[in-house]
Amino acid sequence: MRRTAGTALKRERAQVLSDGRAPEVYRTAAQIILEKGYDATSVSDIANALGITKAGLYHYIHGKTQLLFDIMQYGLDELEREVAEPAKKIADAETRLRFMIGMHARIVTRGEGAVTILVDEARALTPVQNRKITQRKRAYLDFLRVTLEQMKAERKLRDVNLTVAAFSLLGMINWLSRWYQANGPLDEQQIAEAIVDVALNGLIRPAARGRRGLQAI
Amino acid sequence: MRRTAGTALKRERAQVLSDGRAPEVYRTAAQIILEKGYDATSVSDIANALGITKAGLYHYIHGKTQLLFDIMQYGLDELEREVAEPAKKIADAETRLRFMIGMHARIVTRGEGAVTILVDEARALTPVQNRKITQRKRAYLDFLRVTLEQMKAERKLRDVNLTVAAFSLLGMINWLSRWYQANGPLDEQQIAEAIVDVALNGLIRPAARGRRGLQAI
DNA sequence: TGCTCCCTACCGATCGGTCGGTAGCAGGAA
DNA sequence: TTCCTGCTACCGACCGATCGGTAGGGAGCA
Repeated sequence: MRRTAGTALKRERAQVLSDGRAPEVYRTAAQIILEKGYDATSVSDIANALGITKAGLYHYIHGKTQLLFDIMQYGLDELEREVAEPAKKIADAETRLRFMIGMHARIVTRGEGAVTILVDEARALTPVQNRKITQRKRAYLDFLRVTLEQMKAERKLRDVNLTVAAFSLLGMINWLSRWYQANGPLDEQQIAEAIVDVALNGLIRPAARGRRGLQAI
Repeated sequence: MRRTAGTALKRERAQVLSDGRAPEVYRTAAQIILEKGYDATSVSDIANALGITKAGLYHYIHGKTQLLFDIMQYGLDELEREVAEPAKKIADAETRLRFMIGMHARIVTRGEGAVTILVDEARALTPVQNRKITQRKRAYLDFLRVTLEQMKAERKLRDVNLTVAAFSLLGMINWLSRWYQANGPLDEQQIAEAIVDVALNGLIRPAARGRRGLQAI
């Protein structure tokens, strides 16, 4: 099913946010896929939401999985642009970690769709696409880990397993997209701050703190 | 499409874990759906994995969404039986919280499939089914929240938002199913303990602790 | 004339689900 | 022992619906 290397080659990539209705197409698709899930979303669903037919939509996209892939790429672009890149300019590791958690959380709550989709649905991609996305996600995770390692070297961290710590952070943040509701009692800012606070300081009061193992009942 | 109230009525429910191949059917289905996702799993996929045909499988199930619903019910049964019920016998709130987090995490890592599925895929259910599942999930969340409130009353908690705290706990635990791999460097016990530790005590060393707001760069 | 944007009409494949039927076994009556 | 009945556990063949995707064309603008 390779494309026959015709006229449509020059605009293969980076078309996502250019002129015309293309941005609207991608944003609408992202929203619907986020709501209903990738498999449960038909190409016609997206076309209807845009007020055009399915064949008309195919003027803009190069297949359903390619559309999903492009949306994920856009989401990762956003994550790198708004979280990772600015974070790299922060020298102090703890400040950097606080910034990353808070900013990432805010992107999820702001939720124009793109970022949160790539959380699931990756298995719907082709193996090649899946590898690319997984690689970029891994890079982000590694960056988070490096920051934690730096803090550990500075003796600012408790004696925690860094793998569990990094994934727990991502879990808290990504889970946000499941329960956060705009117009709810908590706004973006409050939630971002609360998550940073819980992640870094935990739930228990320092005064009451004692090291206790996990005991079965 | 109601069943015509014939002979097959006495075994309508609670057939999930009775005699015959029924348990095998449900366990196999849960595993495959967990791997590939509900929509991407065809009834034939499940039948093939069982070594029977699709028509043969329909001897055991009453439809694809009913199968998903039954699996979710089983998962929630498991969660109540192994986490909520034992936890209710623990008087001390902090001990109870530690038990719940650790035990819940271990169920996810043990992962026979059922529990982890109900995390996603709920939108594939009928509205009535969805309402039932959501209600049971809510009950579990409420129980977690009550425990946190009790700890707050005992002044054992830091001044955290309880909603954010409860969902963050669930986020950390549920996210486990995405990254945990059996045969990996960490075993169930270690991960369960590490998550309890991170959740309750946070990442930062108490000595270095200072209350700092979230500052944009 | 050629390009962009979008249409109607259609394709093959796959889906969830149903149909009538059957092999094998259990048990009661003769 | 034989025969009949009834039930469980399945199968092959098929159905209507929907899916992703395509062919070919038309309207409008440059």
